[in-house]
Amino acid sequence: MGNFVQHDELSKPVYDRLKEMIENGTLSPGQKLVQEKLASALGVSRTPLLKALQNLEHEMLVESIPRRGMYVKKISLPEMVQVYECREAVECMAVRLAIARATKAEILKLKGIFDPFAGAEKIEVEKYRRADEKFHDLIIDLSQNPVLKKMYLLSNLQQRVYQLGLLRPPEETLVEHQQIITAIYNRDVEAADRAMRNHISLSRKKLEVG
Amino acid sequence: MGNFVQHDELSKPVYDRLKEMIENGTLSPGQKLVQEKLASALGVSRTPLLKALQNLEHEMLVESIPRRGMYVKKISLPEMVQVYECREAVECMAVRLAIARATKAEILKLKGIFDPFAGAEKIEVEKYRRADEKFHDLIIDLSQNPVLKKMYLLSNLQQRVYQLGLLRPPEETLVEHQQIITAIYNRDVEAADRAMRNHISLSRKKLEVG
DNA sequence: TTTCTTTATTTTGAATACAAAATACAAAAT
DNA sequence: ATTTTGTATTTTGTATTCAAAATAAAGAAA
Repeated sequence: MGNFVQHDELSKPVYDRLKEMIENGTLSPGQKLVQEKLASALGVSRTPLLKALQNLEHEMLVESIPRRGMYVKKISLPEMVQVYECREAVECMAVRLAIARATKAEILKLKGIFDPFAGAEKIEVEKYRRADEKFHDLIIDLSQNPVLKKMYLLSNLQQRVYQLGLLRPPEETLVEHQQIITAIYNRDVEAADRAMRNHISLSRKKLEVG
Repeated sequence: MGNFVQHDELSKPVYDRLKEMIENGTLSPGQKLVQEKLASALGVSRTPLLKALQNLEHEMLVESIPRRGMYVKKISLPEMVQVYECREAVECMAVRLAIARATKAEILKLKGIFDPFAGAEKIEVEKYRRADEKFHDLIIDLSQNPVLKKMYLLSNLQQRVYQLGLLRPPEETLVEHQQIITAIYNRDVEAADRAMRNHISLSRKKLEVG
């Protein structure tokens, strides 16, 4: 009971597939998405494809120009800066809530994410990038706020920056991550907010200057 | 050139119409939205209706259960609290950005919104409610961040609370509004953040206790 | 050649059609 | 009376069809 499969909808796998194709560059930014062609390529009709595309449009991964067509979103630098400003809003609130709601065990799990890099003299960039992603995702989860998580999805665009590698070297961000974790561990809301804001805004500023 | 109408799409007016019907209670929370019936009632086919409904689903005004149907979202108290937590995230960031980007004239316009209530001994609640809405909307606009504005839309749900009248009396919130405006006027980011956070969290706490 | 019209083709947005699943209903069994 | 089972109806999700708009192509005028 209460245990039923959610997704007997064709648009679901189509959505997943498209999202992956956008994220790995199979569909490149600015590219027009001709519905009939895409649909037959994916082996479905335009109806479920359109639903998937509309979902992606809401996540700002796809852009629609009425009567003209749908395109893979091409993100400009100013837009990416805007996304970082939103991340700051969402993730600073997330740490606040996480402090109020996370158990000690959960906080230790958060800390554990960066343990492999603690004393390491050489950090594998790709491995660190995944840890970074996991860290930010977990904080959102610990906030236990589904609406906030939905907003966080909008900054999914952000993953596209990761494609170009990390914005800043692990040596630089690792200490910032640890500052955030320490503040959460001490249940110090203001310190955590400051640390998170500092962390994200430094990345944003890096973006802004080039 | 560059001057073309965006929305020759039937789903646009249908969306507007549905949103209004939800907000004014013509469609009531929990009510099932039978597509064929709604479509014929609005004089369109299911195709544009479905697109409109999907947009509303993304704004959390409508809920979809696959293979079962779509329903007007019924908001629980915990969810409304979550929405207020999101408002705190979004609007605190918005004031920060507004301080960096708004002109003096724009800030005075913000201040002007509450002028009619400044020395008044009796405040018309409905008039004040509209001013309040305008105030928060303008701050978002002054932040000049379209992505943040999109997130703000998610807290549109919030308007539903207004239907039940104001959460707190104007006498109480008017001073808080003025504190926010003063901080913006002084370009004091931290004070503005504190004032906005205080303002929204007090409303949230009011919600939480009943 | 280059630019402007006119015509053909493609592509979108909307309506309709249809199969599969969910719901409602009625009869039979407990 | 209450539950169960089978059947009819409704409703959804997907596919298909069609008209209108946008794009591309081709020919005429500069």
